[in-house]
Amino acid sequence: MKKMSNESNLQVTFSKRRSGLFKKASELCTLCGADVALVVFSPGDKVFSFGHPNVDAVIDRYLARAPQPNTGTMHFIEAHRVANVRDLNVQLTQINGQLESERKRADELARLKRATQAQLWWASPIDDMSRVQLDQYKVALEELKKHVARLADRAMLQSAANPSHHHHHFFPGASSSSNVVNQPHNPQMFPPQMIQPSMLQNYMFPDGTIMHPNGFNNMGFGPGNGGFF
Amino acid sequence: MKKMSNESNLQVTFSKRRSGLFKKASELCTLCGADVALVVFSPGDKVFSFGHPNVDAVIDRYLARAPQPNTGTMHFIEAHRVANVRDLNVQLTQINGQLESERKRADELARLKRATQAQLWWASPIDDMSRVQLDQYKVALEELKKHVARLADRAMLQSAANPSHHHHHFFPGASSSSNVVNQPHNPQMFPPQMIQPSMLQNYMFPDGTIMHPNGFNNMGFGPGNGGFF
DNA sequence: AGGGCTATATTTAGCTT
DNA sequence: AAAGCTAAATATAGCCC
Repeated sequence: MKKMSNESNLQVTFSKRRSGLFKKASELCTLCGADVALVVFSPGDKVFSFGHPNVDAVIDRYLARAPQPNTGTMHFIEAHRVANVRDLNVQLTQINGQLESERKRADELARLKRATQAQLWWASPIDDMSRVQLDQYKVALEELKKHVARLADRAMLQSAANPSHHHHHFFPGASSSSNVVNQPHNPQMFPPQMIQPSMLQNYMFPDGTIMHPNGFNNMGFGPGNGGFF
Repeated sequence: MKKMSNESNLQVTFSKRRSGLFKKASELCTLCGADVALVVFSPGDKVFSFGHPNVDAVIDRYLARAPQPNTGTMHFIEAHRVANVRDLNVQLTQINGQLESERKRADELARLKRATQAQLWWASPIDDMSRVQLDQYKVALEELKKHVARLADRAMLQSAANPSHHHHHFFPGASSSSNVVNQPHNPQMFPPQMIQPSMLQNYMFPDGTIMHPNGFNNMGFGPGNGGFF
């Protein structure tokens, strides 16, 4: 298996496989309760990430644990074919030389990240988590809109034909239900808190991954990077 | 899709799916030249990681962009999208509330009809009609709910595949990539001379590129300590 | 805990629109 | 790019070892 030659094919394949990969990752989470962080940089340098409970939490955990030794069960009985062991040994030697600096760097990173995040908490509008949900909802709701429109039209025709019928308004003023219980607690333009588990309980994705009862901050899914190209 | 009930089955599934996930990740790397970092914590808190060129480099790159708030770079498109989502959110809320009240009304009507049918025979037709209407409406709305669930499920993929919807990060990432890495953490456990071809030949990924069982090449793969659970 | 096996289910490369 | 389609490749749940 080698890098694809055709550029446009590669692009499509990347997109499809990336989707598949993220899906598999999320399935592993929901099916097995595993915590996962997945970060992908496209050849074009766009970022995509997924995390359960969220990317940063897992990364932190990973970084914190990094210095740990792989005690015992080193199941290196895991691989398919090996080109040459000499290479591996050479690289292993190199790594051994880098271990110390890697460790320091990891610690430093974790510390720095914590500091940075604390500093910018207010500015970080959307967590990876709510991103996905909102995107998904956007798509779903756009479809919903169409359906509602169709139903509304149909209902109008029926009403016209049967004046005695009650009219049910699809979009009444503010028919808040007890289901909706959330108030933005910060003035952001894209408040993740709009979508609450209670609102969605009937919309839980089949694989249950997205709508975590605990909230919307459980998972990140999507490119972290801006820029359109 | 829910968390597996059977514990031992879950364990097996976790193991198999984890393998599959790592394989997919590696394939994405070699096939498309993408950079990937994948960290998985088993339910039993064991770490498994994979990275190309290495976990830390990718994490580094991710972290460099992640903290980036929407500094003035709030693109028009993003704003539009945000508005749209918010709007859709409102609609969903309304529809949800509407369904709820419609249900109540339908139930109430049914009850009322039953109670008064005998005495108010002349009113029956009207009640009947509106009740039918309401039932239809109720059914329609429940269909909508299912539809949303389906769409949302499908949307998960789309969301992952639609990077242009995510614009969090604005800082270009500076990253170095040596082809070395991860699982850095125990030089002593696995001295170079410990690695033998016989240990590896059956477990290397088909593409052979990514998976370096000793975890020091470009990938770490294996429990942080002990068994899987 | 893995490996092997199999019937089934999912994924995906390549096309077409 | 995006969506749908299909044949063919892969993944995987459930068993048994």
